[in-house]
Amino acid sequence: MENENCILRLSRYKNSLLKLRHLGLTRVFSENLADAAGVTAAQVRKDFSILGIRGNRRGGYQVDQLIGQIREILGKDKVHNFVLVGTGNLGKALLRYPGFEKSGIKILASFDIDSVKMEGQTNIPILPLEELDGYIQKKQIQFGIISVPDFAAQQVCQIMIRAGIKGILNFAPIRLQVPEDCVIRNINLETELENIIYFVNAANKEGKQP
Amino acid sequence: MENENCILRLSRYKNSLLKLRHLGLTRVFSENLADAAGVTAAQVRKDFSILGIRGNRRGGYQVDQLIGQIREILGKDKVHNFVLVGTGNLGKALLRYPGFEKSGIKILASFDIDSVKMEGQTNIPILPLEELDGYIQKKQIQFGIISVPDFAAQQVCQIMIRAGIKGILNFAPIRLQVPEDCVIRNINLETELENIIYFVNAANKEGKQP
DNA sequence: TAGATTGTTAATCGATTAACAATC
DNA sequence: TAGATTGTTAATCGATTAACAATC
Repeated sequence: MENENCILRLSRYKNSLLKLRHLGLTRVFSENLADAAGVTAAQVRKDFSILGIRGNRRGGYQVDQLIGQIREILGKDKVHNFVLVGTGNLGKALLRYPGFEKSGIKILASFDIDSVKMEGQTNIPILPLEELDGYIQKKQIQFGIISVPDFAAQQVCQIMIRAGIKGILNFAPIRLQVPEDCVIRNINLETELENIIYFVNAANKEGKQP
Repeated sequence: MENENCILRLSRYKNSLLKLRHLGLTRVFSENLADAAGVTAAQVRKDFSILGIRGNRRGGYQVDQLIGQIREILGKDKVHNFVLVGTGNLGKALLRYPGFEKSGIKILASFDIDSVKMEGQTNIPILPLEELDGYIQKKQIQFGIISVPDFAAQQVCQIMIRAGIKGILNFAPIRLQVPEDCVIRNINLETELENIIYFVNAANKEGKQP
């Protein structure tokens, strides 16, 4: 019943609610929250309905309580352990990204073929790729981030899957083959930029010949 | 008529076609391409129909020609100039990302409040934020990347818009306010990870109580 | 020509929006 | 109670898929 968009919106509701709480609000109506999150009020109520979140028929929703419920649904009441493979430019940036730790996302270790690429820059160890499989199994890790070059991504993915990873965030610009019990999300920077470029160019052309 | 998903798929078709060409194919049918890109054959034909790409009713599509047409639609026959604002971990990684240059995406300059953050590491200059507005206007740049912390993002966005930027890739975890003639795409790492975590946890629960 | 594949129209599916009865 | 807002059902909208006539 819950679709992907619904859960993506849930993250947005959470962020908007944190902002509204910071502004001093203790209650919101679906209308307020919708405005803050940039969706319709019907969408908010529908999403909450799907997820079993309910408010008060005249009082709307208590901000604190609502944040708590959403956090629980998103699993933010627990810390989730990750491995990261590929400590190039992007991988390094992710290792140093301060937003993860406070958000319950903990990268326990990173891996690279060239494990001496960067030492001591963070307190997250960089281990040789051969240890990836054993590490995941030993620590029972379920989540992985792939930031290796495209030609290496599928192989890394296979190691992860075999070792028990169930969710992968993939930055390599290829479509990874995964069994259906593995959740995957792709971030393809080039595709994102191509999309922006297309629509800006399209608008340019439209403007010129109305 | 062309919707966002259609254009995102177009990038995928392009990538798949490059792979197929590398494998030695000179022609494809909608069926082949669909398989390679992970969509249905009807989807491929529909997308091509929308975009005015046409093949041969028995011979399918010529790979080279098709790649050429898609590249042109995506504007990949030209170089597009960008500015990047925010040279923290992520910004630095993007500046060093080798994939952009070969893909017609050229970051001309980067900006930061602290412009001495990193010198000489790439050949892309890092300039003080005060020069952003003038630089964009002087060079007539249409595209920007925002990789500053959330509290600074809206302000940077406003400078970009005022100076003439029409397309923005935003990594800051907030919803930027932009006029409707400005194209924006957001990449929110935390949201992506939350999504993965949610669906893996959901699958875990399902498995335990069938 | 006969057969295969496109290009397009119609059918289906799913997600969003609107409407309104339930109820605080 | 009267009024306002939720929660849910029905209507709408748009995107994907299926089907098939056109045609190479």
